[in-house]
Amino acid sequence: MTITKRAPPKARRAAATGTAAEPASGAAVAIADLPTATALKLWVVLARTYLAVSEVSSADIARHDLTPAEFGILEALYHKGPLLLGDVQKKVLVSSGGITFLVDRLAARGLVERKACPSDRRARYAALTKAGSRLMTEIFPAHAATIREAMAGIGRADQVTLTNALKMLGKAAAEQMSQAPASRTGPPDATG
Amino acid sequence: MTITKRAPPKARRAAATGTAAEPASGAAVAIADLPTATALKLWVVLARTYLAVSEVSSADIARHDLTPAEFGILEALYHKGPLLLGDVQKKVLVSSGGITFLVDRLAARGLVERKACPSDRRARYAALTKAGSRLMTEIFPAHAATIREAMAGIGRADQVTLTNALKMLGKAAAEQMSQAPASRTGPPDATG
DNA sequence: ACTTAGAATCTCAGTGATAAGCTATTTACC
DNA sequence: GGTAAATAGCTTATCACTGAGATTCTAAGT
Repeated sequence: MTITKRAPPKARRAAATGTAAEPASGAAVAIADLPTATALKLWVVLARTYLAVSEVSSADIARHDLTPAEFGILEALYHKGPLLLGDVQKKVLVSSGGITFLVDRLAARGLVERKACPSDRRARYAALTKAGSRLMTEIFPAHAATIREAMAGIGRADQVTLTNALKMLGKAAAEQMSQAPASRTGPPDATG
Repeated sequence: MTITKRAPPKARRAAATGTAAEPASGAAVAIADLPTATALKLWVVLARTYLAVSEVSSADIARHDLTPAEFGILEALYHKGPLLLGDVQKKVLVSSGGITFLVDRLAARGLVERKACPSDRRARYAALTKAGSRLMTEIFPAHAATIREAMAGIGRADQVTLTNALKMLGKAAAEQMSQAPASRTGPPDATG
């Protein structure tokens, strides 16, 4: 018995991040100040929205027996042409071992091939095979359309506004991450 | 060698979803129409932003040796009081097996305990122990403050606007998901 | 040339999580 | 009241992916 009920054989990923503030029976604890409550609410909605869209995307991808990570690789190669494995890694955000594993699997299916790098014999290119290229030409437009439909909840102008707001948000979050890279047992600034 | 270089022992989650449209050397393919390109861009930024905030949140949670899912459970119980395992599952969005596993682990650490349900002997409540409650009282305010900081990229009014826009987006995506629950090999509506 | 530091990729054991099947219990229908 | 379907939670097999170390190579210093 599961809660995520996707159809096709492969599909994955979900994020657990709840944050609510409404009191209930038993022990109920409310958020102290308004700015914090607003931010927490935004975080919950951001996570839920991401999850919802991600589900649509994953389900579409899974119809072709691909994982999101695999599709990410194919997509990068489709749009950028042959890429060093390290560059693919940066684009798709998986570990170094993951790239090896994923490219292996795609190669076994004949969608991708490794190519030597003439200037550096350590490095390898990943490139779409003819079959891989054909596959992407076939399925990418439909996938893009699916995403467009998933985003159809708001108009195009609002989508642009939203994109910019999200960018600012992401930038701030990334900065906070680099400011406090590790340990620091004491919290940044307690709420109450 | 990894690309995600978080500090504390535990942390996870990442989503692979790249979508770019800029041409490059070799084979370059661009997105056909503007609405689709806008939607794809929004999707990429949404994913990246979610990931950035999620990283901040996870890093903060990991400082206390908790996974995001574990923290989600503690948080739900902290705010709502004792909850049936099934209800916790809905809140934290993991599989039924996952809830069993996670509650087991939290119980082993003495933060959570199972309690019998008087009206239904199949069901079990999960509830914070005294230690679990104390822990949350101790760390939740700081965590909330961390999230508030991560969201500080935009003002409170904009945060509310953003929340509403995201809600509409999520609703549309969820609808599309329930409309096309499974198979359907033919895409919804090709791009060209 | 020889050594050393640094890079790019690969190997492999380990991990968190899912999905499907199982048991115990409850509810609905005869 | 007794049987069948549904529900709550647990068990187990499996899987995609991570992370640290090994391997192969380049570049810089001597």
